[in-house]
Amino acid sequence: MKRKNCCPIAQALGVLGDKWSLIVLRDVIFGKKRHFNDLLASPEKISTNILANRLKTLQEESLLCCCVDPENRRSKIYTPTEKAQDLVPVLVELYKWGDKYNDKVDRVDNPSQAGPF
Amino acid sequence: MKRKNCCPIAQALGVLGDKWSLIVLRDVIFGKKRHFNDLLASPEKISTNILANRLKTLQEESLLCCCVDPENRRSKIYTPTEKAQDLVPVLVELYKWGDKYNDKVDRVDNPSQAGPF
DNA sequence: TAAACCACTTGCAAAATGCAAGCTATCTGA
DNA sequence: TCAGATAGCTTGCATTTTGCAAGTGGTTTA
Repeated sequence: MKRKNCCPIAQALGVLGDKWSLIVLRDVIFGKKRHFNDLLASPEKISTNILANRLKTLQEESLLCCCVDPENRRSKIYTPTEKAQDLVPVLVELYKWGDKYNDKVDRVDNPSQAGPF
Repeated sequence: MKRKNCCPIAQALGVLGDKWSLIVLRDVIFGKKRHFNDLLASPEKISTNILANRLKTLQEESLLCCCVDPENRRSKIYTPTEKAQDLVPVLVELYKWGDKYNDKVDRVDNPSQAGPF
């Protein structure tokens, strides 16, 4: 949902306000994931059609760029743009809030199993 | 989409990762809006059924509390909890990002018309 | 006491998401 | 060289979420 000519929060949410965009960006920015299958393997279990669609819209929004892997031409490399890197503070604040308020029983019970994502 | 036992960002997005929750919270937290009709009047034009549903889920998530207006018994007052107030940094970072990157032609052309929301 | 008001609810259409299967181009190993 | 694996999708279809318009029930105002 594009929201033009309105408050910056609503504009940001017009791009990011769905279930998957910020998950994909988290993996690309913090998880350093670069390939379709890496992103597909995240614990949140995005499905292939949604991931393909999100990679497309994130490129259209200049948040990701895509090139063919020169060492393996069947593989594509997705990298975050500066515009995406500038979302780090948003992701950090979301992380802090999520960490403070959401139940993390498994992580407390068995911290050794708990990766950040 | 509830996401348990996963990364804090995904947990936060399980509650907030939709088109409307953060808009409603923005209005309650920054806009000091307290009534159904106030929230309905925001420029993003949420519809009544979605707003009613979001107010319900935000209460279930302990982000809003609701009481009957003692001065007008047909009116309800929605107020943000501390958990919601702790989203201020998230909203601020979203605001900064949205302000930096999204087109704001009308606001530049005619700043006098531009309220924050 | 009729009209307006407030906070919804309902019905239905459209869009987004989720799942499984399939498809094309590339690469790898025998 | 060629069968099978791999990477990145696309397609079809079911389910869920969102969007719009109209209606409802209790409360208040004129």
